[in-house]
Amino acid sequence: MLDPKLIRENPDSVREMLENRHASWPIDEAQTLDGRRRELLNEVEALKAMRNEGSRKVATLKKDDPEKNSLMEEMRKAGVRVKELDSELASVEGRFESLLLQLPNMPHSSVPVGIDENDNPEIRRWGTPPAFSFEPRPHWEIGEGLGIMDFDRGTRLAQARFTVLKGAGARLERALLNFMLDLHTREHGYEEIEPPFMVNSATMRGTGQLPKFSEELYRCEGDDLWLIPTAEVPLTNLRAGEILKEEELPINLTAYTPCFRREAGSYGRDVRGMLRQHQFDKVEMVKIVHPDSSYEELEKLTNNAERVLQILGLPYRVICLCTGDMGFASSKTYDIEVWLPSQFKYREISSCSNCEDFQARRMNTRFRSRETGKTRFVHTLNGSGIAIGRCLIAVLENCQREDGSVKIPEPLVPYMGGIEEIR
RNA sequence: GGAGGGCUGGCCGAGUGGUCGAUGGCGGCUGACUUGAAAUCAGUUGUGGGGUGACCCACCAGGGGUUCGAAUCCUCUGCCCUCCGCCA
Repeated sequence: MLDPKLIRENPDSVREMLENRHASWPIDEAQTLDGRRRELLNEVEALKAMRNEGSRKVATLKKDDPEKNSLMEEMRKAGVRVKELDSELASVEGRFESLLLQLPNMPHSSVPVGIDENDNPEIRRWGTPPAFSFEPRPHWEIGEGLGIMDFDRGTRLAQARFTVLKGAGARLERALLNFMLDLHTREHGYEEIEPPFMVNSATMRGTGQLPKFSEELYRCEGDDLWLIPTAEVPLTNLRAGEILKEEELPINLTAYTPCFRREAGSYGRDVRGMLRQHQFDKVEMVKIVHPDSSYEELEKLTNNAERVLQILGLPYRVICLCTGDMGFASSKTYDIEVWLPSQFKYREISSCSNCEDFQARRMNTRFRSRETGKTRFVHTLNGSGIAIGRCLIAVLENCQREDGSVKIPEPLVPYMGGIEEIR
């Protein structure tokens, strides 16, 4: 959520943002509502001040004072009018608030203006895509060949876009997530969290999934609970509604969780294999930080995610999402894309964002400045550290051998119980 | 699922119709004493909104109601806790 003052005082910056994001939002209606809101506020507050004063006077008048009854009658009428104005105010504020919740975040000045993913500049590359003396197979062929992936039974148990991992495949999934959690907790200074995998509507609103993106979420019938699409939701909301001590910042959190996404609107994309699933595992990193240092923290966060791929020896590149391709809540996002030999291209495996105070406003997470004694909104960041399923795919494809076996990257071997290859 | 108890400021906890935004304690901040610290003493200390400003308004889980006036009375909803039942 943006500061409502921005719409009042600098509407042109909001218009520019909407244009750059190719988003539409009724800014004129919002301005009208905001104006009406302040008009009503002034009127009803003056009336309430008058009523409060009158009521105080009633208490001081004697029982038989003739002024008392007329004053009470006058205040009663004022009360009726207050009720009318209050209800109109509530409706205006409600509409204004619901508009505000649908307005995307302002991109940072360093974010390139662009239309879509074709305008995302590459920031850096790491590693060299492996050269194969044979035609590299896609992960589903490798996985099925080794008997570690079962797509048919996944579909039978649930639906399309669900996969069963077996034996060394399941073990590899577990090895990857343990390896990542160890790395972030031991070397990058994150605290490990085991959050709820279901959260309520207020929590979903806090990070921006609601009210706008409910069609992407799985909802639990009969309860105000939703399955999390990412651990960003419970981790970022962990301190919602709190006033933090400045010296608590930065707060670095990491968690392994499954993620659940309906993938509405992606029909026909990546239907083969387990690149795009309704349920996938992910290790997530979240930072709750001082507003003055959030962009330094974004670089650190991105580096922390890159480190996973570096240790595993998987080639990747980092791109900066342009204004037209950025997420709703983000001010700046770096995507990390890993090399997939079978597709001969880089595919997203991590997304690292600085949301500035956009989520903090929705969650009402603040800290008290030691200097001024005033409260300020924190800045929140999130990044995949990294998507486990896609990482497993990348390992299978990049480490495959001509005979269909897969060499386990050396740092993962201890996590695989000493297994050096899957065959 | 059944029965009961609760929800008040950063935290704990008073408050059952009229200066109550709320006694008190803890914590925080400022000052005094001290070489410094601790202890002690004094003062101070909620959040948000509106107005150039003196100032005004709102907030005691949330909604609705009664009243001139509600933290306080009525009502609905949510959540938390305890006991019983069931259960990994």
